[in-house]
Amino acid sequence: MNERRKPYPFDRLEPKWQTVWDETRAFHAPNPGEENFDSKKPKYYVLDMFPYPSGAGLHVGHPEGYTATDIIARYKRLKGFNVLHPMGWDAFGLPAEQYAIKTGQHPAVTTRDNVAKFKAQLKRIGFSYDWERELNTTDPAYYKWTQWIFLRIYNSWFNPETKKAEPISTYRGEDPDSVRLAYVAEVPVNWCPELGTVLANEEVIDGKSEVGGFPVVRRPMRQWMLRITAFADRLLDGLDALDWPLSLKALQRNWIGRSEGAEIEFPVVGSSRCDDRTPQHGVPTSIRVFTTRPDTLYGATYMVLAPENPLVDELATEDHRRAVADYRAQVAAKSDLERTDLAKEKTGVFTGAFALNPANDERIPIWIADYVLMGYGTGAIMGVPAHDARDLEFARKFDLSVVPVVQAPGKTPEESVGYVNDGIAINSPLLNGLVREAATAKIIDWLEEKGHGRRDVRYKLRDWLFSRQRYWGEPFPIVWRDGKHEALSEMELPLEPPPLEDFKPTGTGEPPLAKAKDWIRYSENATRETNTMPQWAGSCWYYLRFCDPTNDRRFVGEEPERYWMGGSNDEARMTNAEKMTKPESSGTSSFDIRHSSFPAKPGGIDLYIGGVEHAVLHLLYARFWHKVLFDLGQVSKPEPFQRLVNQGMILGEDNRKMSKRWGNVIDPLDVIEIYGADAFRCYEMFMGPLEQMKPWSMKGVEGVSRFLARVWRLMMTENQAGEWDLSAAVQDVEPTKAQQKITHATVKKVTEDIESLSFNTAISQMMIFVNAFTKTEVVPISAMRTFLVVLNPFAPHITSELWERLNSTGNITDQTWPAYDEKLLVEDEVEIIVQVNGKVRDRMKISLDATEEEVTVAAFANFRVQQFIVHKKVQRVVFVPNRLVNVVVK
RNA sequence: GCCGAUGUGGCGAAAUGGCAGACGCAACGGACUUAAAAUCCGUUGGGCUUAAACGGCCCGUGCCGGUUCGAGUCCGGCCAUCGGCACCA
Repeated sequence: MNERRKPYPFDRLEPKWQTVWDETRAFHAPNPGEENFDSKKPKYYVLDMFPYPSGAGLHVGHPEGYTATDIIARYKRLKGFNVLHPMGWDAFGLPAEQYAIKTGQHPAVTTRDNVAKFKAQLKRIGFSYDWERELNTTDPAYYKWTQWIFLRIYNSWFNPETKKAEPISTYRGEDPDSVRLAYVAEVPVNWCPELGTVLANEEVIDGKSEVGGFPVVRRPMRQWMLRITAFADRLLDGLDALDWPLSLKALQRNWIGRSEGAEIEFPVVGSSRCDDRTPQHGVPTSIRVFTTRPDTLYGATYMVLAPENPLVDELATEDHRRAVADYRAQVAAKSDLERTDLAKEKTGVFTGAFALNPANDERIPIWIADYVLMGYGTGAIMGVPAHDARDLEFARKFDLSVVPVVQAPGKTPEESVGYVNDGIAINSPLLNGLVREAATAKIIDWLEEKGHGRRDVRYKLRDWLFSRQRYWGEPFPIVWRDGKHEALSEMELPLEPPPLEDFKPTGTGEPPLAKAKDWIRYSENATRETNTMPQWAGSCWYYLRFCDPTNDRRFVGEEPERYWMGGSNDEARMTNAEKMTKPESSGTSSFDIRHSSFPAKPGGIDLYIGGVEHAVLHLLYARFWHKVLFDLGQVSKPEPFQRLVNQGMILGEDNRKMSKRWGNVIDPLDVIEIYGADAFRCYEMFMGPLEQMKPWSMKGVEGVSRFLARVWRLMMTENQAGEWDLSAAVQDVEPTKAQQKITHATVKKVTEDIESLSFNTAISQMMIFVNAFTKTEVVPISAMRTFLVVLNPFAPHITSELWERLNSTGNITDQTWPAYDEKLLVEDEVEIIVQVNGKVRDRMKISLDATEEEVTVAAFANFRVQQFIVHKKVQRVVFVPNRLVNVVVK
């Protein structure tokens, strides 16, 4: 025994029950058609964001969401659901590779050790995962299917007519490679010369490498891209029907960044399109720009191209060539940070060339400036200084003309310079007098008619840079022959990486896999792709694999997918009357899908809990893959995650973010050693609302631990020998009316609070329950049994043990969640609040459902009321049945 | 700058428009004990009134206004903190 006396023997009973659960496969969820599958039960899929198993192990922040989902999973099982509650490992990625470079230990070895450590920690907390479904993204049996899905994406294109992904075979154009959803492009990447490698955006912080702090520059390289932008609108629209936090939807919408406007063509002076001068060789005919304000076209007094825009070479005139080249070199040397620093002054140079404003045929100068980005729109803008803050700053600095074309309400045209909101068009012959909306519509019609432009939509979202120059990731199932890429056949999957000894970056930007000369050589005239996939790949579909983790013929079996992800094809036929239960489908199916959530929802997973840090990357990428698979008929729902909740971060006791740096990291196992897993779980939930950020407090754990000890002593007493026996106070008697009331009130409150994920208040209510019973001499066993079941999802070990000690039948995990009877909650008499002018002056006991008249009479007879209304005129009496009466006097 | 979230005791927090601070922590007092720990019981937002107690009164949910018989809660405007995006045309 520890120096410290345990308040109750959790150190013995917790491992005992964990073993029992393992041995009896208590939380194994059979699939449809498997042994013990009960098709009459509804399904519930509750998922955690699976962790990256780092060397440091879990800290107390990780299990917060895991505890919440575990409570839900255990609750839903008691409620009679088939619950899918799995766990796995997102184990490809940088840290393991970095560690390998440092120590020479193979990433597979570190991964195995780290997984073992994480799993031991999770098991000690007593989570009810179905460990038979455990998966690992680095397992060839898993990434075989990651590669398989990649091939599906590679072999698909986005048909703009149907707005769907379709097999590439339906594409009728010349060059299928130009439309594939996975394609190769030369794109600027984050190249870190010091590390000799390319970095992902998230590995670059303030223009420097996260590892080592070395400078990072932009450099074009051949990369694999996924055409996520084709799905921008569907990713945007799909958000509406999801039960996600509004703030999270806002983050995704913001990230996708849809802007409506027009693409407008400006003819270049001196080109063949423009007859005011003799055509010059090499000068482009026109420059296209994107604008959200086509209504301000008459105010476009200059143009700006991004310095990197390839048109610049041809546009720059002889006498400006030098200045342009200097400026471009200057910009290229800048880091991303310097370039996007808002505080800095606008810079730019004139190219010497001119364009014509298509609206009024004015000659306007063409500049280059780094405030225009190559990566957005067309890499060129029309400068409308009068109605855009950035353009105005630029125009003032370089003395360009400013023409107001929108009049602000109540202002003169001159005063309207700098006004960026809606107003009335002026100085715009075609548009004068129109409000913004009408002006926009009219100018676009005019542009389309004249062939100068068209309506257009642009997105901030870029295609997904999908290749990494890394060792520890999924190899691409692609070979190169005569400079062209082609897919491996599915028969050749999984494609395993070569067993490299040296994972170090090559220094040239070539991936480490290039070092495996034998592996690369695919055939006489074909070589393997040497890039690997990013860490996000494995997490894009792991929730599907959990439905059917050992299937070796498909990435997920059709039937398990339809069952756990909830089916969709007959969704449309469902009526409200059918609500929770789905009708028998075609008959080929061995199960009914009974829904836990309202059936017409697009998402398959009933509840997904994880950190907000995945708001835009993982959650967007996974939705994208899911939509491709949905279009290709591989999955049954258009969205993966119906209800999503972000748990808040847990801070250290010092209110700072937990980190090694502050020395405030808390290991769950240290807490469990002292207070036990049940106390740990309950404290995690008692701290405050799940979504909120909140600091850890060991004193708080102690308080919750005291609560559990009181639960224990409510039913157990310690004998002379120091052993715990069933307390004599626990008797098979009818609970009193008051006891019955608090029992039912507790069941009601806990049920409702679990449904709304308000675990902290559920625990408060259970504390109130225990406090009430601590004072009684006879403890009715029936009330205790009921209580143990509602406490079970929170504190599964102690409740299992007490259930057994009370000589109850069966295991507590097989019980049915208790119902509550509203009738038992109401009393014959209610307390009514008596107010005068909205201030509480007294309370009165009065019979339930007393009429307004009865209550009013009683109120006026009340001594305290009389004190306050004497010499005053009663104006009205407000009556709320069973609640309050308010006498308003003057 | 834009978008979003949050502001309630000494602390973590509760509160369908109807008793602000449930529950827990900390603190203080008491019981038990030779003593301590543990446990149990009680007090605990601020001010005023009172010899004290009881009782009573006033104020109090970031700030200012509004709606309402009644506002922590609804509406408008500010301020502060945190998070995301950021020259996105």
